[in-house]
Amino acid sequence: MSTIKEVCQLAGVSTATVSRTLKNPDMVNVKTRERILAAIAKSGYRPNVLASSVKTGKSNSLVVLVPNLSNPFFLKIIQGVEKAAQENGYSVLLGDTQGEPLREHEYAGMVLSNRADGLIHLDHSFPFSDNDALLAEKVPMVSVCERIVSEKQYPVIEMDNYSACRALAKHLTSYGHKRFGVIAGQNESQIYRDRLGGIKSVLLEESIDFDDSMVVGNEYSYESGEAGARALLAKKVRPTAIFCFNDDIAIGAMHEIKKHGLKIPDDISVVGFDNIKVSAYVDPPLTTIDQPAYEMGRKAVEVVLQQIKGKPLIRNREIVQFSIIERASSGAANN
Amino acid sequence: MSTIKEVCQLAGVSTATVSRTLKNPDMVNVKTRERILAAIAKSGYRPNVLASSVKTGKSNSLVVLVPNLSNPFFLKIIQGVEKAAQENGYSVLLGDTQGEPLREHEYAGMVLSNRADGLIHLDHSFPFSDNDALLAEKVPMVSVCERIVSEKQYPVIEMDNYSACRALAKHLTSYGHKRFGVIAGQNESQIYRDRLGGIKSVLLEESIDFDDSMVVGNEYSYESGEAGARALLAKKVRPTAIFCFNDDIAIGAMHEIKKHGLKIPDDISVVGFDNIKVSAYVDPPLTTIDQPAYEMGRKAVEVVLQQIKGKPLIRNREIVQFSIIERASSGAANN
DNA sequence: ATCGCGACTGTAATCGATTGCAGTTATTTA
DNA sequence: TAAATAACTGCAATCGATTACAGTCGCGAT
Repeated sequence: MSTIKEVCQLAGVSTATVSRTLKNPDMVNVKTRERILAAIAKSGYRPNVLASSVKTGKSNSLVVLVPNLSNPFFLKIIQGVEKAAQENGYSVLLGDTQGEPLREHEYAGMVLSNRADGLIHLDHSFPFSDNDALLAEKVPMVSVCERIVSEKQYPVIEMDNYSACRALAKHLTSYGHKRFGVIAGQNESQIYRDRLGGIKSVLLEESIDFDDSMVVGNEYSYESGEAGARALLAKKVRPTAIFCFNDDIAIGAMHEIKKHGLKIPDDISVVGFDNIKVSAYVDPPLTTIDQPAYEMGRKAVEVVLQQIKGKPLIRNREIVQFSIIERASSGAANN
Repeated sequence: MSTIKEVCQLAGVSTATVSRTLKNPDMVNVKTRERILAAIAKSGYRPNVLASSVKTGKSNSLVVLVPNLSNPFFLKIIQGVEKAAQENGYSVLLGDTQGEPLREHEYAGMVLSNRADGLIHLDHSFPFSDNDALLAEKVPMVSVCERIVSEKQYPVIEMDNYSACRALAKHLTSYGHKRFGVIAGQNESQIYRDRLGGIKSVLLEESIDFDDSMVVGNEYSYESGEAGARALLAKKVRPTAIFCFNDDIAIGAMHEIKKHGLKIPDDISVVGFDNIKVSAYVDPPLTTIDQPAYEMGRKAVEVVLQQIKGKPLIRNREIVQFSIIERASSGAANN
């Protein structure tokens, strides 16, 4: 691996001039510049970015903390992050945390040890260890989907889950549904509260009975969808419509429901969340809420970069647009 | 951000001693060490990993080049990579290349500019630019799934696609199928040749007619699966069984087939590849070949690390075990 | 008392860049 | 023609670590 010195030798100039032809080309004479570029080409020189990072104090990378890499929705966000980062000359360090605090601490620590300049968190936990909490104060950080629980208010990119759920609920009540079930993901989260709140507000308005015994599930997974559906089907009064808090859950639930010999949507309507690609290909295709995941990833990068560059944030909360995607998994109630 | 110097001040020692308590604790006296650790805690000092990387010449990160982050199979590989990397103190830089040479060059270049120590490539293209080809010679690099096409033989982690396809083909012929269709992914690749070769070898043995007009498709996607199925269904003699070169294709194909009012597997059997999670949840559940993706990711890390550490490779080609997962999408032929 | 050795610790060079400041020409202005 | 300015370029300090080498100290062996 050749260094800047070798280029100097070849071109007969100082390191300063070589460095400048790369960073501030117009500071150096055209002829010298050409000679240097030739030397660079001949030697196959590649600047050591780490060395330059030490000097400049910027690593030009971002860490992304993902609770679960298997979730296609997160994946889509990451794609957005990756693209936007790349466009801005940043690279992305991937941290699969599995929701484990220890792994979060470890990855979040990368920002403290100069390995990364900023942090994008796809979860609501405060990712730093208590030890690092003080240092974390000035770390550029954004969360996507849910606000991070901490003293300091970090910015967040999120959807209006309350309204989205109201839209979904109205969609279902307009089909005459009166008995609802919910298969949630992680409870104890803002999303959980917002979504459930949205649903309940509509049911209240329409004087439809609903109580928390009809809320099951605790994980965003196929398995949780299966188990949740099983639990709901075992109730004395079966729901005719089930809200699933993401598409994976919905797919798991549909699988289980069909296993019980029930028809979707004739016997039970199922709706999901996220609009992951496969949701259009399952049978029946899933009615769901589209979250612009890719866009959310891009926005997240924008926001961290703004913090990194020390620009004041325009707003601390970026709300993205949802839209309801009506497909065949929801239909008229069979009361 | 406090540096090593501040710790020196606090503890009243030299930078050397601080550095040593962190890297070679037993080189320093217990009492001094404690004093230093206290100082570190008090100052909230975090070593600047970039600075240390400059000195040691190791960045302790690996780049992973993915042609398509949406593919759940690649995702699973990446999860394996990420876990294994983390266990070995490495971090992973994510590069979504979209199969574009330019982006590949850019990401592969990270190894040349010291941002990463090694490269894991989930594709068969030679990821460096022609310019960098010479430098690439000594880059630690592994590919997963397919051997990289280049002068130098880089190691590869792969499955025996030929045998896997033979197993699948035998499974289908044992059900009495005689008319086959194939929806391939990227053609012009070793996987394509191996898989098609495996299929043809069985059909030849069993004297079953088959010609390349029954091979369609050119991309690993749902859409390609739909289009492929449509093309195959339009043939004068329809196949009774369709090989899809991954599960996404298979899911797209099943969707299209059902849209034509045909029953799976009664009218047509469909088999896929990879055994991604959702393949068990589609209707009907998909018969497929399980590739141990997570394990492949882990192995890939093992192999690059071996190269990075300069250890000779035991073998240049790591073959992982496949297994055939029989589900309801394949059944007796309806000739 | 001297020597040798082990156990620590410090000095200073070094990794590969970047950059403020100063020096050298060449060119323009008075 | 002298002075001022512009346009380059180089010197050397610096970023924040790591580490070879040397120095100090205490203690047992001779």
